[in-house]
Amino acid sequence: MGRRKLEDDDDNNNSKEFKSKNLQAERRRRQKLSDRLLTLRSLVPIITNMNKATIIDDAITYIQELQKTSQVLSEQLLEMEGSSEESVMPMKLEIAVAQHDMKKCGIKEEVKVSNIDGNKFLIKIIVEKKRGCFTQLIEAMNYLGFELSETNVTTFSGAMLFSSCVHGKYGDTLMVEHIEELLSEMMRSMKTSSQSAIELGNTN
Amino acid sequence: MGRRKLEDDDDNNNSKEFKSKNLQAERRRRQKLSDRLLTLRSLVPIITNMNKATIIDDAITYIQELQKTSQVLSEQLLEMEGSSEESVMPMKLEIAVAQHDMKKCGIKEEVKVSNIDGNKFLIKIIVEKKRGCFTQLIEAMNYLGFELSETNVTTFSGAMLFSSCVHGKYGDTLMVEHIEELLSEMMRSMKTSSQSAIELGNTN
DNA sequence: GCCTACACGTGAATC
DNA sequence: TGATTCACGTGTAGG
Repeated sequence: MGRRKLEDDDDNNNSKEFKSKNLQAERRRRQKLSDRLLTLRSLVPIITNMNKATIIDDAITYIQELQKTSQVLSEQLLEMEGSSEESVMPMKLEIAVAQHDMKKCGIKEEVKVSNIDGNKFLIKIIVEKKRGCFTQLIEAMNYLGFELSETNVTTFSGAMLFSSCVHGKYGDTLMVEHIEELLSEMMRSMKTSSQSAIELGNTN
Repeated sequence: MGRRKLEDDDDNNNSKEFKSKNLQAERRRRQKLSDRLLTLRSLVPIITNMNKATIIDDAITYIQELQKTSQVLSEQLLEMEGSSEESVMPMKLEIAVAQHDMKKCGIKEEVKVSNIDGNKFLIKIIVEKKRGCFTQLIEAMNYLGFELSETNVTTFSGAMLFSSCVHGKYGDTLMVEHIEELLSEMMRSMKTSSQSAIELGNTN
């Protein structure tokens, strides 16, 4: 492949001098083309033959494969982006709508705890309505050691009003401010992430 | 490019006869190679020059581009698949755990509606605990035209017990069986999809 | 021996 | 005109 024949200068070289330029140029051209062909060969993974023609042939099929795969990949990517937007966006939209509705109606979030007697409390909570917020609330109440009775829940204008009469199961009397603080913190953690509030309740 | 010179047979053609085989073969070879090069050219989008060498050069850069883009695309795809599994799996896991817990404790789903008097009803529902199921329930109640009072909700062993005393806002008296049917259908639609139950309630 | 594939040198064409 | 590119025919090495 890379064989090169030196010019024989034993002959009369006067006639070959003006041709030698073209000759060398042609040699350079051929070498360059061979090099390109070789690098092209190095890029194509599947090898069928070392022929000049088959090198190009393999390159052709390889390019076609690459084009098809990249097309399929981009289609899949678009599809996944679309579906992920479908599943994620409604959630964000829902929250945004809830916030807007609450602001429009002049409702603001609130956590109020009043002591009825002993370790029996009346709890009132107003938060943005959000998927799962009530379940999280109930779970948190359980883990905080509260037994719920006379629970009332209503949703309106993007807000959820929760009121319940609770009493601690374990007899330890808790401060009203302490409970309010715990519940407020829990509401905040529910807003920032959809993480279950169990861990927070478990710290107590 | 496609220029072809016919052999001149004005000379002594006896010496050329046995060479003509090689000649034609070489012509075929050259033509084939040119054709391959041309089809390779047709696959590469960016054109810099019609040169034989630059054709291969463009093909080389194009292949490199394609390889890089397909690599990036597949990486993104893997990333998205991973993240989508992260966000979808816990939901499915949560439901599976709830079902398992309920089965273990011998709890089965239930929808019971009793007429108290007039269009005032006592509703009792036991379903799998699932994120958002309560909010959906409340929304559906609103759209069904029910006003809730004396609502009680508890979650335990993967189940949610919901009981409420409701009465229709719009004065139209509904059959107990009809309400039970509506609520059961709603529970089923909540199980199969996380779709909001609003549409279902709106049909009435 | 044939056949395939290649490199070579050269004349011509195009810029 | 000089540089570059091309197609051509040929000699030849290896299967």
